[in-house]
Amino acid sequence: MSIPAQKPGTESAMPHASAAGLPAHELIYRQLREQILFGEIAPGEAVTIQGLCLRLGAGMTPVREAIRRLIAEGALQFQGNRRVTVPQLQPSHVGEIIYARQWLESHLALRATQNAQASDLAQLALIDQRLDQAIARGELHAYLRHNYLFHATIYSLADAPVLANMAEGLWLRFGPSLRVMIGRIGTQNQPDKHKDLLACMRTGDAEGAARAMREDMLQGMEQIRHILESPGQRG
Amino acid sequence: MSIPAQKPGTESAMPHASAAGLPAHELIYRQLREQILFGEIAPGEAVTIQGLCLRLGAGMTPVREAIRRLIAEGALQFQGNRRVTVPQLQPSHVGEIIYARQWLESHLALRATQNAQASDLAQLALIDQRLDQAIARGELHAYLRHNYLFHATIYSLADAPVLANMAEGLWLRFGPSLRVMIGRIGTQNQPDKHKDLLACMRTGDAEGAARAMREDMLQGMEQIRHILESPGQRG
DNA sequence: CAAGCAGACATTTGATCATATTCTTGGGCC
DNA sequence: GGCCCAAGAATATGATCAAATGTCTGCTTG
Repeated sequence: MSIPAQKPGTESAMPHASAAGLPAHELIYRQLREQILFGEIAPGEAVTIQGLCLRLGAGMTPVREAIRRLIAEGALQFQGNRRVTVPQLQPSHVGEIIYARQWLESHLALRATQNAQASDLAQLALIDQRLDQAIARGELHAYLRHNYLFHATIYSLADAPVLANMAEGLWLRFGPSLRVMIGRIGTQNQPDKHKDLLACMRTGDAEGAARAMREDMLQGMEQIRHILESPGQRG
Repeated sequence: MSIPAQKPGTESAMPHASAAGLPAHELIYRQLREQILFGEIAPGEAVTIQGLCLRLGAGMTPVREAIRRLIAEGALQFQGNRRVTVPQLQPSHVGEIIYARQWLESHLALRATQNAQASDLAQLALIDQRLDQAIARGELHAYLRHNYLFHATIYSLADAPVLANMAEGLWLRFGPSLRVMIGRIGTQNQPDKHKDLLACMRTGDAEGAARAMREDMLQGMEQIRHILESPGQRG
């Protein structure tokens, strides 16, 4: 009865195929969300309805719905006069996001530790391994994707849908700028606390996991803050 | 402020003219949001697109957009198939909301205290006074509205748009159940900490304001939790 | 005579609606 | 009891209207 696993393979460009059995507005929403989250649409760039209709080969209604949804989530910004853009992360917002993620991420990591099974830990370790590969090879897109996937997996383990939803919403706000940042200073200079986090999760040290997650988050966000406050940004 | 009085009388004469210069989807969104927030649409109740089109005298497209937006904010729930309902607050979600509001509300109150001018404090006192009137008279709707307004005013004073947005999103989740609760135990039994909070804000005691806000929130939310866990009827 | 500004025009884009199509569901029939 | 069919509701399309932006021209001024 629920949605069956959709595995069409090529999720990027699909003219007008409801290939997955999912409604068009849902597919468009996911495509747009990914493109924003991983910085394929640069911060500051305008998003036009008709442009998306052409690019995705879809009708206006599903595109409009996807855009409204993303505006509600903060991934897009309603620019007053009917204009919609990918928002530029304000330096002042970074402080708010750091404050919120401090509580959210650490708590989610704590709960995830309490719930995690061995298979979940293996899954996380696998993602982290691929993340390390992406870092070593300097693959920007793979880095962003696996880094997000690592956190998102922990959210889902935490069994806290409301908090997880809030955390995912925050990713949509700083994700685009993350790409700008990593693109500037490189994947190599991205130390993370994932190994510490996984070690704590394996031993069931929930408090330690929360602490590691908090430090991991802080490292990344402080870099974003620093980049944003330095002169000259461009998406 | 005003009651969402839907006045379908003259809009058919003016095909594309929005009553207030705002787009129709925005107006519909606000109306629906209010009705959900203050429990005029009961939790568990189904929301149909065509029903809303008839009730609001609007076309399908703006109604669809408003619904998508509210789903994204958690105010409505996509029921797997094409059904949309007002979600019933799960007891397990209450814990998450309490956790989130604990740090959101207290921090917002702290920042609001730092930013508040004398006129802002007068405004808050006025709202609180009207709230007391509503309590004394047992006016349910006015109570809910002014209680929300009190908190929302503090959010806007905090000058923290991201955190304020998160806090408003949480209201959409527990607001409907708040109505059920107050409707059951009455407005009289609703002690709040607004007086303490205002006193702290007047003296610039930001930490005290944060504490008072936290206690105010906890009182209300624990009542909700208690009601939801008791053998409840009717969402 | 050149440069700058103002106003109107044209183009692009958003907002809305009416309608066709698809899917879910509930009831009737075998 | 299971299957088929019809009704109703959601999804999606394209057309149409309205608004805003950008441009171009012509006038004024230094």
